[in-house]
Amino acid sequence: MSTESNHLRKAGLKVTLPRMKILEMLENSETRHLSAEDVYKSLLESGEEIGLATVYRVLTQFETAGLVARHHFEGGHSMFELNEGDHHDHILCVKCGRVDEFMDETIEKRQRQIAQDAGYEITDHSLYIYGICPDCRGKA
Amino acid sequence: MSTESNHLRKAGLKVTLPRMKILEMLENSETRHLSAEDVYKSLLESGEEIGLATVYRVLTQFETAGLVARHHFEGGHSMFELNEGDHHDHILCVKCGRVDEFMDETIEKRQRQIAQDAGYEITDHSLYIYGICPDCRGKA
DNA sequence: ACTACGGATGCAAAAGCTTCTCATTATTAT
DNA sequence: ATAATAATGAGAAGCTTTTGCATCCGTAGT
Repeated sequence: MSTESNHLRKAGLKVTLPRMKILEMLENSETRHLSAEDVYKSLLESGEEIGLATVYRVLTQFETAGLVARHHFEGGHSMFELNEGDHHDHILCVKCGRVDEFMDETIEKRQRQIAQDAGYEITDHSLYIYGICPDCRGKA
Repeated sequence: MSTESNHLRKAGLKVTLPRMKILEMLENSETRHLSAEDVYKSLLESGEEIGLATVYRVLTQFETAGLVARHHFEGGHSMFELNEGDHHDHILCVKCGRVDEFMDETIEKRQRQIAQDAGYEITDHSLYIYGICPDCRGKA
């Protein structure tokens, strides 16, 4: 029994071909951050028969199940990332779209404090730093 | 000469009725955070003749001119806020949509450090804390 | 004030992303 | 294997936002 199917079972999801393929795609992706369209196109190129609607449905289910995180980067469309290991935030390049990750306990702590001071019960947070990455800075 | 028209002139924009009205709307809004649709509907209710396309166009121009900031809160559509005074971040209620603001120099400093460490030239950043506000926490 | 020019507006249509509908197909428990 | 039930694919629909175009308005020069 593969690791993927176990993940699906644990999440209370039936083990189907599309779900397996999408999970694999997320695991093997180099960038780790994919849009629904990215996943869809890659699967088509791999010769899979899949509908875009299914990709969206499955990704949403994965999000609900906690398997993936959905990010709303600038530009409107959602990006999905496999949830493995610890929480982290993102720093992204506005020129080439590169995405790096970081984690800062000082910031995390301050956020919790700020929410508490404001009387909020914190449920989530998102921090994106935008900039020009090392590679793009060179190219004028 | 009104304050609004000066703002527009400084931004290199012609002083037109729609632009004036939208600027007033942003200045007088209680919540300070409005979607394009919000602005459009409010202006219609005030008896103004305006098109939704114009609202979007003008808000984008205002953003380019630095008069307003555009935020991408969860849920897909953009929110616009008048740029007055200093930078700040947002904490919002996932139940009622309430938006509060905060500013934390510790976090700002850490962000700059993180960008520098990663070799990025920082251009922008966005931090949203999501939670349940004091009012909504009471209501079970 | 008057005119002419160029930019601004409104409407409708279009575009882009995401969700929904529904007939068909696949998965699971029996 | 079979029946019950959930998942899928294809296209239509929904929403926010943008664009094309004819018309209108602000502005600068007279």
